Amino acid sequence: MEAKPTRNEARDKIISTACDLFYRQGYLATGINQITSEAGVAKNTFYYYFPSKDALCVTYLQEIGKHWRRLLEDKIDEYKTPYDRLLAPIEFIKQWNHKNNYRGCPFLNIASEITDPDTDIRREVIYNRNVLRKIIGELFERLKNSDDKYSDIDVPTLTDKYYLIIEGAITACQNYGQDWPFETARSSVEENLLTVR
Amino acid sequence: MEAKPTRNEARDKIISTACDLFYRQGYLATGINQITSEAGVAKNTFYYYFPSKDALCVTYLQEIGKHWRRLLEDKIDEYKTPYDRLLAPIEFIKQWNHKNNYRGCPFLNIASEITDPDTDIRREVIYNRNVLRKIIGELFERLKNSDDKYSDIDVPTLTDKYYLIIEGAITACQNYGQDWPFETARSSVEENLLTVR
Amino acid sequence: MEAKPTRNEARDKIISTACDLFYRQGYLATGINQITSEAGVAKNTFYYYFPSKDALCVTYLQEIGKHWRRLLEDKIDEYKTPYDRLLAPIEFIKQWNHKNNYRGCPFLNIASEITDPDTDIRREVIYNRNVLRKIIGELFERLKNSDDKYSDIDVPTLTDKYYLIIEGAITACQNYGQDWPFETARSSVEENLLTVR
Amino acid sequence: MEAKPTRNEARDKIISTACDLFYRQGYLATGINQITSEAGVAKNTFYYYFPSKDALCVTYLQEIGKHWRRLLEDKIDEYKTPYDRLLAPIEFIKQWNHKNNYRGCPFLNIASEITDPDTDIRREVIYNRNVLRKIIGELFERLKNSDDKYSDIDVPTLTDKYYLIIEGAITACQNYGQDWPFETARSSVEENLLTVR
DNA sequence: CATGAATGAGGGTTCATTCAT
DNA sequence: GATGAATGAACCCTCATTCAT
Repeated sequence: MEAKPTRNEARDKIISTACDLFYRQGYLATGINQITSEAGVAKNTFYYYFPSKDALCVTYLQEIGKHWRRLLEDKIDEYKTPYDRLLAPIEFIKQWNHKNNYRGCPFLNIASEITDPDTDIRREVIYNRNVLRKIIGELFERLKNSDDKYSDIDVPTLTDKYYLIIEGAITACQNYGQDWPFETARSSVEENLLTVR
Repeated sequence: MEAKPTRNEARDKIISTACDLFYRQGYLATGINQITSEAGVAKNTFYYYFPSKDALCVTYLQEIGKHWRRLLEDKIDEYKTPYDRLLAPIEFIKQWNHKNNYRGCPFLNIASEITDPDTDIRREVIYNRNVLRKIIGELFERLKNSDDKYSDIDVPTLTDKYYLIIEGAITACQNYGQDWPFETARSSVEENLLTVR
Repeated sequence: MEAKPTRNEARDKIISTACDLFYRQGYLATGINQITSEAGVAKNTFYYYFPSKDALCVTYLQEIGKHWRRLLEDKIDEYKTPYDRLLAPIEFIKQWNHKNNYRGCPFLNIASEITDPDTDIRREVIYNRNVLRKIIGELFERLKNSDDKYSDIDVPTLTDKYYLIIEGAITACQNYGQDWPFETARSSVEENLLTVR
Repeated sequence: MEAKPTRNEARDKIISTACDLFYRQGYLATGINQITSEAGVAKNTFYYYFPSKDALCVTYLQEIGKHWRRLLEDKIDEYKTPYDRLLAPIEFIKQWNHKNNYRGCPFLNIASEITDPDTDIRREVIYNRNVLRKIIGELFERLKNSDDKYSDIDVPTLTDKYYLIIEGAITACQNYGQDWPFETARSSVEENLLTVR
């Protein structure tokens, strides 16, 4: 006998379609009509699974956030030394943007569209950023513990600085449609944050 | 005889209203109806002066860009030494965001909404960023020429690094609704970019 | 030269169509789509003239209220003696209902649909009822002053009693789809309110 | 062994929820979604028990009709003399409206929403009104037989007149959101219908 | 210069209902 | 008996834009 057919096929299709459209076109520029028609489901099938467009947006951010984190951690694990691993996030986000036509960060873009900070959508953005900062902090921590040369670094401070540089690179890359901001970011980290005097 | 009445009073009102609304609510979330009604002009008065909403957006970015640049240069001129002047942009943008409820940068926000890079709107964003980078470059240049201590700095590289840090601080400040990213940015510039070894 | 062409032709058509449909089908059962399509105007022409469906409803009640009052007063003026004039409202409303397929009173029907009493719609209903009661009161007053036989009647009390009987006749006529409640109402007024002991 | 669990628990919950919502919000303004969700049953559980929303409405009217009749007869039985019993309906309906925020009569309200007289819903309304009139007729009959003073009254005529006054009071009370119409109704009955000359 | 009037297309959301299981 | 899933049609309303005057 067959295993149960995939549950929530329609729901999954809605989410994946939304992930694509929200990221490529923006949240406000994408209508429910387009999502459902491209997902191949009736409009009300959408409202069966989601109470509102905003709720779908939250789900979209959660889904893309999980995906993004998995890819980021995979990329980090491609490297062995704590030093290389620390630089992996820059490499990862560079490649992400390159692949996605320099569309920038799904979370930052949404935050530009949804101006009210007191919303679940905006809270999801902050959550994602905290994840990123936590990962960076752990990478610094491991570097500090692995090499006497870095035993004196101030991890929280470096984490914040690194985080700012990444945010800046994402934004600059998106605006210029070029990769160089990530090269600059890497130089900045290597030469200015990690060079012990 | 009377002096000619102020020309383009209606046009000016439209622009100033748009500046306010586009920045506070976002571009897509702001309709022509709201702009004209809040500006107190007829809807067709708008279409007399602007061929489209997009065209108004370009004008909006130009106007706010000029305004922004003037304020930035004024802030720089508040400081005397090249060193302090170099840090002025961070201070200025910090205050701007603080005053504007952490709404972030008008240009970056628009770029998140308008996904097509091949538009006048997006080109206006790039122009503004080039202005910022040029100003930063000049500030570095002057620092280099004014103090032997900095005579060896690589201005273009430092400019890009500084620029990234500012972009990152703007974004982080917007997302967290807090001022600390600008303090971090300042530390990053002072301790990591300007500390000669 | 021609007189200015009729202004607001579209608006008038919308109102007259709404008057018809709201009365015949009910307020909630009538959609904007149907109104505009039957009025032969674009949907947005409606929103050019009215901020909302509720606002149209208020206008509808005002228009039908004016019309209704004019017809009522015309009917009253068909009669000469104060006694006959006093009975005219019953006659008028009976004929109105007969002509309108016993659809009842536009105002009372709306009040059954719009449950929130704190709305402009409901206030319009009350206004109409106050008009009716005022007219009845004046008819009683005139009867009292015209005939010694009625010199002792208590006008306000009789007005309220008369008003209740009319409301009841309207409702009963609507439910049964028959004219007899108005005959009963007339008997009630003649035999029980106007028969001096 | 356990007694059989209460049959049709879900059905009962649907009906009681509908009774509440249809009366408070109106029939058209209340959706199946709201009913099922507030009743805590699946939407299709509704369609298992009722073929349509209209059918539920009929059941609603029957249920509230039975309830209403029971309460009315209880109120009548609170009084001993035929005279007092005759006035009990007015008192009862006054209290009903007072308790229910002057929402008026469930039957009359429905009849305002459902314009087609040739429906089960509308027939249910008529049935309820016939019940009311029959009860009033019986009260008059008993009064007539119990007291020589009233031995000559014309019961059918008085019944219709009484009935109209009650309908009017219900409507007036609903529109004005006040109790006075029932006081007026009582006066009307006592002073004008029951005062033998 | 400026306005009132009008528009087609689409916004997000809810309607009562039905299907297969 | 009861459920999860899905639907087409319609809801009220707003979008950016254009016409004639």
